Amino acid sequence: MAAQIPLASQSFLKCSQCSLGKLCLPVGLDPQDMHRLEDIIESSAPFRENEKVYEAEQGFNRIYAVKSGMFKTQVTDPQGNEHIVGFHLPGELFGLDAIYPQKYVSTAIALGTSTVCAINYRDLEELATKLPSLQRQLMSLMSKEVHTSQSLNVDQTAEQKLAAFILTLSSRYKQRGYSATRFNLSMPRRDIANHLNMAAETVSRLFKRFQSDGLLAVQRNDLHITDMDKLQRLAGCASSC
Amino acid sequence: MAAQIPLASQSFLKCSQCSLGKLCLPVGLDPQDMHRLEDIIESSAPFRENEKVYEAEQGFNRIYAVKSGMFKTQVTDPQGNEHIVGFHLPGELFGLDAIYPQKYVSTAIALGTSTVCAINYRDLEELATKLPSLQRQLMSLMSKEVHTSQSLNVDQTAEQKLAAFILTLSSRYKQRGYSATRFNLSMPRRDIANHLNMAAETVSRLFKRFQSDGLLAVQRNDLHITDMDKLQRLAGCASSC
DNA sequence: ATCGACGGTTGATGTATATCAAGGCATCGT
DNA sequence: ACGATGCCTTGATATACATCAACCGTCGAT
Repeated sequence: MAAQIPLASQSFLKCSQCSLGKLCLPVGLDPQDMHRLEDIIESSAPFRENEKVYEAEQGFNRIYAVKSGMFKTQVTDPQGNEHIVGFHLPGELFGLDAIYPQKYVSTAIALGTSTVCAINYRDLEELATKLPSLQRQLMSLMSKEVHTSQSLNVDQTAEQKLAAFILTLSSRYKQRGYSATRFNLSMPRRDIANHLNMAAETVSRLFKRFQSDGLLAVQRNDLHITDMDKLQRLAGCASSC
Repeated sequence: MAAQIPLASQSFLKCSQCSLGKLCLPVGLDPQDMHRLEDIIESSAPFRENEKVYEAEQGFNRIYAVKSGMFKTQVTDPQGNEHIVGFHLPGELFGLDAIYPQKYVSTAIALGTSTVCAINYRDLEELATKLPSLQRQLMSLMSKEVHTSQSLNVDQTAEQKLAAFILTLSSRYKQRGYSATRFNLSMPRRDIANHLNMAAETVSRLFKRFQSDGLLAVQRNDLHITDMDKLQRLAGCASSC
């Protein structure tokens, strides 16, 4: 039975066997320490498309690491507008913004079938005091998060923002061993637009322009970067080079 | 001699005597632990207006806590455009975004005469493994940083962004024991505009509009909020309520 | 196979805000 | 005291992008 559900069995992989170890929380841990980390990690069953991992306002207890697939985190302002604050690829953490307020401030939603590792934050904190390299990596990942959130704010045209967005996806996929020039946009245009503060129509028009300029080829969700240099120059390299 | 330079003498205050203890790094530390923290903190001489604390690309070694005055941190994109990522009030940390890349990614500049506490990050890391409450507070402050950077990205009109900006300043001043309704804009219009991704002229016009709408009174840098409720409604309360 | 729904595309129009340009007011150094 | 410099303000114009509206293709359900 289990053999018929690859995602489920994959979700029970331990850190020591997980290919994401080089990017995720266990960076810098020796095998023994890694086992101690494994002990506090819960592997989840797969989330289906649009399923929520947690919702804003819920009490905070766990942070999450993406194991497979992709998640988005979004906040809702008092007028009811939703804003997507980030997309999360395998090996990336989410839920960190809940540490300070001790409740989730965003809602995390699966884009397509996806799995996570859930980590009780109390336990993690406690373990981190015992394992300096775990503490270091945790701080490092938080710092990275600060930086990426900040660089989204820079003044750019819609063109530059979209180019930069594609390039960050590209480099993140590359880090994970996937192609930097061809990958899947797991999120709808509307989500890309929302995340970058533009209209979905603008995203559509820009994709068209990028295609006719020979920068990339897009079909539905399949994206192919055909001129990386030009794309980087267009983006002003804001977040990738 | 030293008695003639109040700022200099002020800058040698220890955490245990500092009024910012309730907001800053020592939150949650007992007196004894606080002394251990004090031991790794260097108090700086005052920075004068426009003096730099560190510059982007420099090797990372210390994080900073504002003791008095205000600092801005700004990044420069490859085209040479500067973008102000944040303003830092007493009790707030800056330089945290340098932990991951191990080099400063922003440049920190004093707005008017200001002082800091400088903390060697290696030492802080080491101390944090020994003092769980210090580690907790450090993570908490990082998490807060993530959250505030994220909430800047939400979709808003120039009007809403400026209103929200004023309100965050207001609430941060209030937390520090100053008036929530009357305070000094330590930064020029140009800097506010840059931070919020708008033109300085727009800031000027909006201030005028806010004044004629009876929301506030601004003269040069002296800002007076005259209708807090209305201002909050206008802001959509995005970052303050 | 047909329908409906949804995501994406394309075109026409409107508008918020940037940009350009000029003038007014403080502040600072000589 | 004086001019010079920088900061802010105010007005006129331009434009990037949102919005509105219609249409198309794909996919799942009946």
